[in-house]
Amino acid sequence: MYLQKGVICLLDERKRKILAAVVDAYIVTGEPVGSKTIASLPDIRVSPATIRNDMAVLEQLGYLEQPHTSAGRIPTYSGYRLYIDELMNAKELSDEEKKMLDDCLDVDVPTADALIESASEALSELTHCATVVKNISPKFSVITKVEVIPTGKRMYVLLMITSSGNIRNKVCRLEFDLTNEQMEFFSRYMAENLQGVPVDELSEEIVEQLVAAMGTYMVTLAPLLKGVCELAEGFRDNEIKVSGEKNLLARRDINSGQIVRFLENKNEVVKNMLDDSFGDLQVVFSEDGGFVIENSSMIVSKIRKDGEIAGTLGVIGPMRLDYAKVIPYLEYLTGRITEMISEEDQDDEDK
Amino acid sequence: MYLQKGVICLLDERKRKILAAVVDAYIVTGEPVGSKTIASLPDIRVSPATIRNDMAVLEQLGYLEQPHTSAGRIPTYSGYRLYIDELMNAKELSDEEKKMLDDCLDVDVPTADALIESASEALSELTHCATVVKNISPKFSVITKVEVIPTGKRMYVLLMITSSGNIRNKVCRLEFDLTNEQMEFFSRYMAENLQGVPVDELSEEIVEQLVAAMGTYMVTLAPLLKGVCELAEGFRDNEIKVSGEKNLLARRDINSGQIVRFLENKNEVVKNMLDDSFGDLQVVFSEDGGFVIENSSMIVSKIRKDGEIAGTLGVIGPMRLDYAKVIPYLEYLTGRITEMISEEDQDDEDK
DNA sequence: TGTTAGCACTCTTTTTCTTTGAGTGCTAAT
DNA sequence: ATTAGCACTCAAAGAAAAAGAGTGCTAACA
Repeated sequence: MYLQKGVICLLDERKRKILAAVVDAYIVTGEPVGSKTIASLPDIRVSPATIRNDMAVLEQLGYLEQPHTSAGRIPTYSGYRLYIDELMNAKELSDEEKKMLDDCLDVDVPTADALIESASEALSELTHCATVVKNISPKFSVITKVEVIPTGKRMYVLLMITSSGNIRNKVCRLEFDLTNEQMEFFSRYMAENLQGVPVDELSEEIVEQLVAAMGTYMVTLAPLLKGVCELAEGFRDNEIKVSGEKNLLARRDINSGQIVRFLENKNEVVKNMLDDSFGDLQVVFSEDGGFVIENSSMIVSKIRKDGEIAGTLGVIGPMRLDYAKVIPYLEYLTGRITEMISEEDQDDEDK
Repeated sequence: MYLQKGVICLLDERKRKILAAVVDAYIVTGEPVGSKTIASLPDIRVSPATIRNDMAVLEQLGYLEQPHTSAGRIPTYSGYRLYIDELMNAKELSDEEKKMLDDCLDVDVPTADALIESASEALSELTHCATVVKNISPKFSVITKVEVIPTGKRMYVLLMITSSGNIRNKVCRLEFDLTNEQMEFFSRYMAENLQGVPVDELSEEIVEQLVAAMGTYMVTLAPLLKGVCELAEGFRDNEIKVSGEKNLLARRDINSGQIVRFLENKNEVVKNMLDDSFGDLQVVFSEDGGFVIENSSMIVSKIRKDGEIAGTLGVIGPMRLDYAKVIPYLEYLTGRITEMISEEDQDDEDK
């Protein structure tokens, strides 16, 4: 700001090294980091005094802060940002690690959703964090089949299957038993009118139109159509899943009251965060707004298929998350999933 | 013990009143209760000194204890037991309360499972505790239908429906596409061999026998049968559900670390507790063994249909739970559910 | 000019000591 | 049998003191 020269000197190699070291240490210990600790690191060859000077500068620039005068420094919001964007050295995954992660993706039916789900569970185990999953956007998820199956007196199971391999069912209780003919009509009618419709677009209005156009079958079959509508809603609502929340509870640096509040309306909260507009991997801090849990961060990575976003996988953890480990994990997993779901297509084309 | 006369005098009316008052007060405040507090209650007409004497006796008998010399008394394990069994005056439900609880049971398809589930959610809201549900025992849950539905290249959805109205599905990926004839055979074969079989009994052995007896269809259809087997397993494993755990987290008197451990293996832990052998309503304390969360209690109530246990509904909360309120709630709900699911049968028979 | 040793200073954390107060148990009186 | 009175106990709250970690600044040094 003050002098052009300054601007360059601020980011000099040593200061970057020191900032990185502070963040590294803080991530491990959770305690404010002092000059002495940094000075004792092998690849820092200056005295604590020098480091103190540099840290003072880093503080002025807003990368570090002191909880109180006589404490060490902790990274600020922008400190973390700089660390993640430029300073941290993301560990290369070893072959064993890759193998372990591959094993996590070994599910019998490798649909995008199943893979993402499986990766999510593995991630929350490995990182001791919560994970968040946004399955394929309902925009891209298309109804492939609607079935009705009798299952008792006046009881019917409605079944909806989507292009993303998702299945949902619902029990309907009707006023009368359906004749075979009615059931056949229903199946045909559904196939003709709903096949290929994105679950997103199946509004109540559309259903009402369909009911109106059913003619004689209207009275008997309307309740079923209502059920279909509810099924589609279910697909929309259940878009986002958070798992491994218990890992957050175990942490002392995260307020458990806030976790409870977060769990109560996680969908609302996370929805904004999983916006499609950003890059393929992004790190969001609670300071970025909307996020309920103080002092937490979320790393989100997208999975694509044919260029379109097929799902999103993320990790929610404390601010002082081991980014250098978690980010490569997340990148590797989403990378593999992306490969696998496009391989799958090739597979089919080969045939 | 020492003198016969003692044994009678120990349970004299006043002492019972005092014990009840101590437990009542402790349940509300969570603080040790002193003689003065008790003396100030309207229907106690003796002095603090007298109460102190009585409390000393109650302590000797093991119903009360002191955290330290100069503190009030808190109930012991057996204190609670006596309170629940004999002393507490369970509140009669008002009409409004009954109506509210009835509303909670207003689901569109009143199967036993759906009702219990719904009651469970309502209960955890109303009591601010966790609730536990054991759905109908797989022993009584019988396979009514197995369907296979094609849903893409070599992809099939298996659907299993049980007598308790439960539905579960699974995607199977086969090596080859099935012919219509194969699918029809499968449906018929399932209907002939599995209809009426309790999900409990569908072991791998049985499936292997079925596969062996399939003749020419063996190779193609074996993977589907394996899927059927897994579905049945799913019914067995998912027997117990705990919900509203977050309510426990909010409580300061329950260790959150223990909650986490409890959630990790809730099924194991709760399974023992929901033993069918006891009476229809039982209260279990963590001291009774097996239960991980210290200082907690669980109230369990059974729902029957035709004399058989059709499900179990319970509340998990702190030791100092408001039993006088929660027990009537639980009893009313399970009572209503029991009525509703037998009504339903009558309904069907009327027709 | 950049680096460093030295030192006074600040502010949290820990420890120790003191005070307070709720509640008891016992004794003697009713 | 009940109760008032009183000495006693012990946790919890508060105050004061000591310890310790880390800083910023100054002055010396290469």
